[in-house]
Amino acid sequence: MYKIGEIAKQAGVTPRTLRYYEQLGLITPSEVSTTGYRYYEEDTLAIITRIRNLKHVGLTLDEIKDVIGLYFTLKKPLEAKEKTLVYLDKHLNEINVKIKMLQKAKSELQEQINVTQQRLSQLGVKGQKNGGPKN
Amino acid sequence: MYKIGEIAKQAGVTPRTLRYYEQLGLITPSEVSTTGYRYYEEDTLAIITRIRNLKHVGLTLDEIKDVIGLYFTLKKPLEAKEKTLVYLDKHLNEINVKIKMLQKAKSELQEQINVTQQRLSQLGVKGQKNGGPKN
DNA sequence: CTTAACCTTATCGTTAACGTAAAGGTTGGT
DNA sequence: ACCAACCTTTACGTTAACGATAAGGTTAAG
Repeated sequence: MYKIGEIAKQAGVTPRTLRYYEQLGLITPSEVSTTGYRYYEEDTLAIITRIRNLKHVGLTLDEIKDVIGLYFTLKKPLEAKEKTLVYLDKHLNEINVKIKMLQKAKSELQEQINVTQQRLSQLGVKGQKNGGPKN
Repeated sequence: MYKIGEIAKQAGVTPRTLRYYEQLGLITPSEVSTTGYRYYEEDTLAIITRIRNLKHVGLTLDEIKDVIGLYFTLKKPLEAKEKTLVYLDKHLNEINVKIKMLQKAKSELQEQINVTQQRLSQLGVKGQKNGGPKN
């Protein structure tokens, strides 16, 4: 059992962030003492890490709230699972779309790099030390 | 030449958004009348669309500002191009990281779907109409 | 039992990316 | 010349995701 500051540090966030996530229903302390102290078990780390990852790729905390439980809740009531399935499929599609957009952006960037490198090496051959693109 | 409302509509944003983008240096009207009216050419649409795409995959307008010109400015001064190249490479890496995170999230979601579907079909064989997962 | 280092709730502040009026000028068709 | 439908700048409001105090209680080591 970790206190909020300890697990926050390990997760690379602040206690404030964890309380905020709790307020949004993203996480719950494994135990709360009679004095109000929050205590967490180590597996909460995995959840926080996943939240950070999903955030980093552009999901809002609200969207994350909808799916975060799905990763870590294999012991849910069965009827809930079917709903879950539908949502998983939907979310999977959204992720696929984002991946495709990123890949498109990526290849276009790569194209720009290539074009620019060619122009630079053509016009700067005299002062060129290295023999062109190494990507 | 389109007025701001026309091009905004075509791009699926509001005039306010375009003025805000202009303020951040993301776009510039092709022409501004003496009375202050902004006029845009059609190719501005491509820029706005790209901004929206990049936003949708999680880039901030500030990050977008750094790269948006790179897509559409092949007539820049040469010395600027070298800086550009460095930034392009950096940004390309970031995009790669995000793609990998999304793909990881995706495969984990897919795993959850599979597990859940198996459990459902095992426990619900009696009432099952369709023959299992079709992904 | 003292004390530093933690924790609590409560509240106000901040940045990003616009939305939403307010008050007025412009355009373009009749 | 008129008016609806646009445009302008200015400025305050809003949501998201926390940060930063403030004022006070708790823990655990010595």
